[in-house]
Parts: sequence; C-alpha cells; structure tokens
Amino acid sequence: MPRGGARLGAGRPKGQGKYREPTKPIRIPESLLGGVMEFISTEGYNLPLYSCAVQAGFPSPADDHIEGKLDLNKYLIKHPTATFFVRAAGDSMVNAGIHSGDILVVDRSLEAKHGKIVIAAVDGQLTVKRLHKSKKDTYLMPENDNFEPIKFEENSEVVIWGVVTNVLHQV
Amino acid sequence: MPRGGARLGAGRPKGQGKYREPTKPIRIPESLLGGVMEFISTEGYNLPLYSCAVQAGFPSPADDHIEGKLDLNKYLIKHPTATFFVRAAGDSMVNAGIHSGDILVVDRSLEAKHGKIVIAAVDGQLTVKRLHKSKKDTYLMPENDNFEPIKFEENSEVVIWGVVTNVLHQV
DNA sequence: ACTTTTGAATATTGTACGATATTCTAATTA
DNA sequence: TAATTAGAATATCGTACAATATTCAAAAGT
Repeated sequence: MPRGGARLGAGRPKGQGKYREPTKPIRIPESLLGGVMEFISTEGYNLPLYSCAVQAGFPSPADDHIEGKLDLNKYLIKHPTATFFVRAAGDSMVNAGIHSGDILVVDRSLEAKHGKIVIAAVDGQLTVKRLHKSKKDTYLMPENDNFEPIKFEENSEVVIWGVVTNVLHQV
Repeated sequence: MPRGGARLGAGRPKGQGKYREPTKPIRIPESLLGGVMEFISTEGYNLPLYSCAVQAGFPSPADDHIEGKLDLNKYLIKHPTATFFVRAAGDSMVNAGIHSGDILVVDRSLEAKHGKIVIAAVDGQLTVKRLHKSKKDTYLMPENDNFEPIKFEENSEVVIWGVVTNVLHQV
C-alpha cells in the first residue's frame, strides 16, 4: 500500500551536501587538483583577521575584535601576472624594516616613483634599494649608513625589476 | 570516396587543450567558483622566487637567480585550520620588527614556548608580546623600553591565543 | 610533383543523467 | 494515542557521453 504521498516540503532539503550549498562541476587540470582540493577545504584560505586596536566602549569579548576574512594571496598580490618574490640578503635596508632572509613581494607593473623601494639588477646582481629621484639625477639609496648610494645612469647596466610592496618577515 | 584512413599518429595530439594537460571534472561550491577560477588562471598563485644572494662564479643573467616557485598561502600557513591574522597596533614591538598596521600570522597550534612572540588577550584587549618564561614566573615582555612587562598569572584574565610566525609589513 | 581537399582518428569539454543520500509524512502497528 | 515504518519527493555527486576541436595523411586536383 502506498505511504507518504504528494505534499509540500517533502524531499531532501537544500544545503545538506558536503559543502552546504549548491555546486557546479568544472574541469581542473590534473596538476592543480591537489591545490584546488586544499583551496576548497580551507574555503579559499579565507582566515579571520582580528584587530589589536582599542575598541570603542567597554572591553569586549573575542568576537568583537574580528575585522573580517583575509586571503593572503589576494591581500598581497594585486597583479598576479606581474608579481614575483625576492629573498633579501644583507642588511643594507634594515632601516626600512627589511632584514636578511625576508621575502619581498615585488610588483613589476607599478611605476618606480621617487621614494619607492625597488629591486634592481646591478652588475647581474639583485639588490633592494630606495629610489631617489631629483631633477638632475637618480640614485639607488641603501637605508643603512654603512652602504654607499649607487648612481643610476640611463645607459648603465642597472635595470629596475619592480617595486617592493610588502615584506614578509619570519619572527 | 574515403580519404584518410587508419594510420599511426592520427587524431588530435595530447596536451592541446586550454590547460595543455589532462583535466578532471570535479564539483565546486558556487561561492568558491570565482576563487577557484582565479586559482587556476594563476596556476595556484605559484609565483617565482628570486634570490639576492651572491651567486657562485661569474655574474649571472636573470634566470640564474631563480630559487623556485612560491605560493604565499602554503609558505605562510602551515596549519590552515589553526591559523588567523591580527592587525598590530601601537609600537610596543618595534624592536622585533613589528610596526603599527602590520598583519601578523598567528598559529594557534604551536606551543607558546619561552622566547616566542605571542598574541594574548589582556583585559579583553589583544596585545602582541614576547613570552618570557623563567622557573618562577611568566611575563609578557614588550620589545620597547617605553612599555612595562605584564606578569602572567595562571588564574588571571590573560589568555594566550597563539604564536606569531610571520610579520607582513607594507612598505 | 606539388597543393588542396576531405574524412578518419583522437583529445577535450561542458553537462545530462543514473545512482545515491536525505528528509518528510501518511499509513501501519503497538 | 504514540511510536514505527515504508514510500515519495528532491537534493547531491561522480562520471559517462555527445558535441566539439584539432591534427594527420590519403585522395583528388592542378
């Protein structure tokens, strides 16, 4: 004998799947499969960002500190095709907060303006310096008194690779 | 009349597709579709890492500086489910390379050992300090002479949230 | 002999579909 | 009347499949 029957609200409810939301099948290159799986399982590496800043009003519980969610790749990399990293060596830029071993995020698509910290190839060697432009000359300035400025000649072997946007320091 | 015919090597060659390699269809939650697309188009945000370090032998062209490829999320986040970020405020840790406005990567799964920089909630307020453990006492030490150490009592309102692994500084 | 045309062969790709999982309610049972 | 059960309804998921794209070389044309 029949049981159940036509009625409103029968059937499996939406959002009961593995991801609690609808999905779409798309094709993934095999080499990126693992990465995509991880990307999904971490929800796109969107991790919470809290704030140390003093809150208005009375001292508040933990949740009130939350500022939002952050994906480091999206936060640090504005132009994926124009970005690369450089591992800093030496202490010529400690005053700018760049220590030996730090990873520098470099954007090749940004204009190398006066005052920006840039990566330059000098004599086939990569160096990180602050760009100092005046009406007459352009210099690559270290931020450490033990090092000498490098004069930037138009037809010299000095090539600016890109502008440093962030420093990743290991504590 | 028939043309062509059975023969070796006929047909579309492998690796001619959009991704130059075989693909597999998998289901993606709709909310992550955009992120996954971006992830694929940037090949998993794997960007080149160059080295400033002095190379052995004669000055070398650009390619010789390459150290490999780097995905920031993988590099900075070892335990995705236990990691969160904190935006630093104030100057109490400048000597440790932490400036106001920096993003701190915090791993909740690491043990807060002596000497580690930690995020702690003190009076409902998040602060970043260096953990100083001696036989008798535990202190939260600022790395700036203008600030006072905070004594860590077992039953106090001080709770350690996690260990700072990296500092992301904007130049 | 060289060029062009044409169908065969095979990789690629988006999506339709069968199988499964889950939940609801009416019918049945205690 | 309350607890249980079976069938209906519908979302979900992996993958098979049809349609497409691309290349190759034999046949036809010049």
